[in-house]
Amino acid sequence: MDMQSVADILRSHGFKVTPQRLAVYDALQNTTEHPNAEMLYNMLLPSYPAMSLATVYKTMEIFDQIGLAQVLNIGEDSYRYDARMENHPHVRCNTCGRVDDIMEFEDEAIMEQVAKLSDYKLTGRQLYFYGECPKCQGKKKKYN
Amino acid sequence: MDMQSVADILRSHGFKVTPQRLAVYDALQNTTEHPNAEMLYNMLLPSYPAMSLATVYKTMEIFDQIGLAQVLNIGEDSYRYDARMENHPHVRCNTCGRVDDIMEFEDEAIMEQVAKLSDYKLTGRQLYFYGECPKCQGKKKKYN
DNA sequence: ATTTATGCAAACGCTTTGCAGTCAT
DNA sequence: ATGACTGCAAAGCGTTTGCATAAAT
Repeated sequence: MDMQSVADILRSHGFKVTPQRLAVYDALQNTTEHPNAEMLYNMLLPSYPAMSLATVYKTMEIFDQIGLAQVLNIGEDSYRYDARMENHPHVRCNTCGRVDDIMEFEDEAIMEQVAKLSDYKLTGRQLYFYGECPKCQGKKKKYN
Repeated sequence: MDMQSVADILRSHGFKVTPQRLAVYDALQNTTEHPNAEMLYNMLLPSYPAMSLATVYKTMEIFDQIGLAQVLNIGEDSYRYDARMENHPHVRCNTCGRVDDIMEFEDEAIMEQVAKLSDYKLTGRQLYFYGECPKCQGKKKKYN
């Protein structure tokens, strides 16, 4: 079965289904900007004026735990979240700070190579790349 | 010229050469455990009883800035530091928490692939792998 | 003699926690 | 009815900052 709703997944893990949790998931899934807790909070405030930052954090911890979201550590001072669960690399623009997914990347060969070099039994990875995004490259030519 | 000492490098960037800075660099270079600030502080305390955590942080910021060390964000609650400046991946053991270098890894092909997929002009990367180290794999067989 | 660094303690910023009231089941 | 969740405020914790003293140039 693959067509489980967020509500089903929450329930099947013994968590209750609340409007806040559904809203957080909805917000996260409908953005590509890899928001941190505060960005999520601000996105939700208009429709949930009573929303609290603590609830966002608690919700994201659950989502991480039950596989509804992953946590990114891109070297900023706060965590970012991503609802795309296929493991994939991320690129961060050093100029504007945006973070993009790299979805088509094939990393089996890398995992094998690293497993061999390290003798670890690997279970996961986080690949972060840094540089300048297309938009900021353009700006540089015009204004710098 | 390639045989610059830490003292030379500090001076050439306008920083003063102090016993604390030399000691921090020495400690960092003579360990493979990728210490965080507190670990460094504790390593130095015996020989520098007056050492302060703030000095470790300030020193590491300078080292990062002038290329004497790099900062790692492995998904823990604190930063770790590495004096090996060639860019290389890291593996963290989920069981014992140790962090190892992967030195022989060739990542040019990956950088090219990611640059092509993302349209970013890449300047850096951080590759983190997670799993179980050889030692902990052994333990598991014996005790679990 | 100047200028920068150290070390302490206080401040910071993100995240977590405690708890009374509220909601999902 | 019960147990879990929310939201507020307070606490936590790694890191940074301010400042007086000390050390490097």
